[in-house]
Amino acid sequence: MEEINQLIRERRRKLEELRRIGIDPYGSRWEVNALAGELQQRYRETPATVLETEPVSVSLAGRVMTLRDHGKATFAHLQDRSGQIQIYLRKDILGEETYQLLKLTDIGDLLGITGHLFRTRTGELSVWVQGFRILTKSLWPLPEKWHGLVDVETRYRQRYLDLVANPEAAMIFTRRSQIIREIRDFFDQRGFLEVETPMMQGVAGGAAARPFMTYHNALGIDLYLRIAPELYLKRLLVGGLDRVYEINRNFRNEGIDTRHNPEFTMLEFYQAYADYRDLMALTEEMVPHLCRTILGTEQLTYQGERINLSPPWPRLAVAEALRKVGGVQEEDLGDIERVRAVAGHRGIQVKAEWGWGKLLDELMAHLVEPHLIQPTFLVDFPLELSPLAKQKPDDPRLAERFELFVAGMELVNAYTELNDPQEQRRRFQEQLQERERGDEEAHRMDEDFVRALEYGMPPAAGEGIGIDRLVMLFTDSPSIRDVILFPQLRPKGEGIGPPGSSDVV
RNA sequence: GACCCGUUAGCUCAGCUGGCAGAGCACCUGCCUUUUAAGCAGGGGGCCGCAGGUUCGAAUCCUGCACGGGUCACCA
Repeated sequence: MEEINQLIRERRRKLEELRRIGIDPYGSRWEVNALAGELQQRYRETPATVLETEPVSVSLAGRVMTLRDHGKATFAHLQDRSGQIQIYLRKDILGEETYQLLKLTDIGDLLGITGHLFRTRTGELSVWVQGFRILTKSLWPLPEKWHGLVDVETRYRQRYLDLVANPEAAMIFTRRSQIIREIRDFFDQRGFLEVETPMMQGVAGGAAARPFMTYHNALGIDLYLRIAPELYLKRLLVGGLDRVYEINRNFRNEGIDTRHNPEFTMLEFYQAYADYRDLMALTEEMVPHLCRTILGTEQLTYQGERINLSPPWPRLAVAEALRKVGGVQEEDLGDIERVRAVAGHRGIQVKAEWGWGKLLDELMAHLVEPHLIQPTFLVDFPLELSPLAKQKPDDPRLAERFELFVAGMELVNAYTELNDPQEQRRRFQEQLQERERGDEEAHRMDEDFVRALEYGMPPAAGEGIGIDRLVMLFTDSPSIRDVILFPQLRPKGEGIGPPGSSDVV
């Protein structure tokens, strides 16, 4: 890249100057014994006089975020993973030669410093620098200090800049990590075993979705990136691992919007000898627990809506929800033609080949789900939409299944697992017919899975939780792209931006 | 896929009904030993997303394309 602007040229000049005087502009280790944010915390109340009489020596490293040259003294702010602290550098302390290095220092450079804490005249906790070294020279100017990085596209494509310039962005990903750690803890304490099952599968099963395809050279076979881990986790139930969970990526070859990224993180867990009611209770316990741990309360605000996660949460049967929330007459729900007519009246487009269950689902999506702001369990879904779920004993058209909605978002999908191999085979065959009728998302037959069921899978219930959406909720993020470090974008420019994270060929 | 909005300096943004490309931050030079959106004086920096068209003249109007955002559709 030869066509560089003056800002880059200037920084390269400084870099060469550093080399010329024998300083490696890409240095090595620095002994760090303090963090900016932790110092701010610990010495928040400590008065200046105490810092004088009992000096605190520190050595830290971080990125220069501001630089104020006052001639024979200079102020700067150093940012590390914990936050920022001001540093104060004086010519009479550092000596002529070292102080001159500041001329070769820019905002964005990484510095290692040693010194002791003091308070400035205005009371800001700062480091009185006794020595410093340029650890890494930065060749590009950082985004502006006041507004930060605003451009959404740049924030996604160059997330590192977002993380450096926008503390809120760093906070979101810190919180994401906390949430996942807390979930692991929750399940570990309840005797669940964390497992990892294949992400490359010969049959992409466990959900209704179109997969990404890939190819294994040595085996000479097509493989699919998984759309769900479900069928493998249930094989583990057969194997006697009665409580398992997995937190990892699923891949679905679908459109991208504020709630969908082609790869997304899912928690799935399975508990033997439980049914979907047990999982509602567990979910009702876990989500408020997470909220308390992360936010310190069971209330949160999402995009201006106050949401109260305190249990218990209402449980609405699908038919009941369509009646109460959707305003649909009960007598219109039982018959496929009348359901179709209702959709027509409400301006909802439907396809001729859709069955009763799919039509109900579509009505739910339009008339009910967007209105479920406070946590609500929708229960008893049409069986035809749930080919892996157990039938409801008292209503053969329904499955023992629930979904949790919060802020109009589907957060959770769970059901009592079907463990009758013959019935499972019959359901798969139905799905195959759907496929033949053109439904590319219908489930595929998985003989190996049916065989596993034939050995005997304990009665069980399983659940999937969309981690990205959960993080959206807990960080008040309007788009799933705000909680995924490198969301999928169209490639742009000549090699600028992150490499495609899902390598679809 | 349809519609709406956006794309101007490294960043954040102005730029009216077409008339020499602007500001703040950042950068460079000088001054400044407790500043903090430091200050003062001076200076440099542009493929106005890309390609066409209209016009004496286009950042500005028109068309197409690219990328991003949003709504809808598709999609659990």
